[in-house]
Amino acid sequence: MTSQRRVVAEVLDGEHVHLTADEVHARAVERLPEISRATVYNALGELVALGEVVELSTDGRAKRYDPNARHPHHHLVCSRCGTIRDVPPAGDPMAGLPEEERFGFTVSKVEVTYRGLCPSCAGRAA
Amino acid sequence: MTSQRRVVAEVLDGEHVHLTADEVHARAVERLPEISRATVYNALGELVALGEVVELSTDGRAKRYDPNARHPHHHLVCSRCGTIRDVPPAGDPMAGLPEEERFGFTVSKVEVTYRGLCPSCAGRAA
DNA sequence: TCTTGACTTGGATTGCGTCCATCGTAGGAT
DNA sequence: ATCCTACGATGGACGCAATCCAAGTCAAGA
Ligand SMILES: [Mn+2]
Ligand SMILES: [Mn+2]
Ligand SMILES: [Zn+2]
Ligand SMILES: [Zn+2]
Repeated sequence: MTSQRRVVAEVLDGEHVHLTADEVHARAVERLPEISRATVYNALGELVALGEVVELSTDGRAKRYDPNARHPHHHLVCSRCGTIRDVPPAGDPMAGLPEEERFGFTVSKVEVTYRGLCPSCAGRAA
Repeated sequence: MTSQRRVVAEVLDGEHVHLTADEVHARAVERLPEISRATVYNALGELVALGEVVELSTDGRAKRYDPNARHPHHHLVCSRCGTIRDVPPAGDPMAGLPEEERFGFTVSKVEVTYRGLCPSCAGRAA
């Protein structure tokens, strides 16, 4: 556990949002000015492997890192600006996939993504 | 409607799979050798705008294009090799998101993605 | 003190997608 | 039939996110 990794973990712990790697880097730099982007990517990858952070690829843009990994939840994503909100899960989402429909896959998780426009994006002209 | 756009549409119609833009281009080149990648991207974008094809960003890699847009369905994705299988929807997935939980968003669609390992990837060493 | 190995760094590189200047061509006007 | 015009195609340049890599730094142990 180096100071760099600690800072990355702290940035995510403090913020209950869905940051991109570059946003995490920007916040990390405030505490440790010389930390590199490569190190942020390494630290994030390790946190994801440990299951402490969830990696989200909601669109074709930058992945987002979600520190709220202990409480399973879904996401509401704005198709225009990319804003993400957490949504509490309703029922067991795995229930929709009976054994016969799994094609032999070993299913480990389910992601439910609701897409639409956030209030401020819906307000503007289409 | 140019010959290029027709070829892209035909490639997707014929294949009931989930191709990347480059895979669509490779198949299109077999029928129209000089078609460019830019044109394939343009044609795919138009088909997506028309609602005839669904664009999927299941991981951080290339987007995949799904011609099965008329029948809403979910996806089973192999975390290792990226293989995608269609899964029939069970019930109305929008039911899990009551009005009070929408944060003012205008929700237009829901994606359910089951992640795991396909049979051949599960067979190999971890 | 010296050695070793793990970690960091910054720049190069890759993958995917978009942008843009230019070109070709189908269709309408003359 | 010839000319104009506008739309779409082309291919290469470009941009962004992420990874790779060679070199540098550092701490712990012999
Ligand atoms: Mn979240
Ligand atoms: Mn599908
Ligand atoms: Zn928005
Ligand atoms: Zn697989």
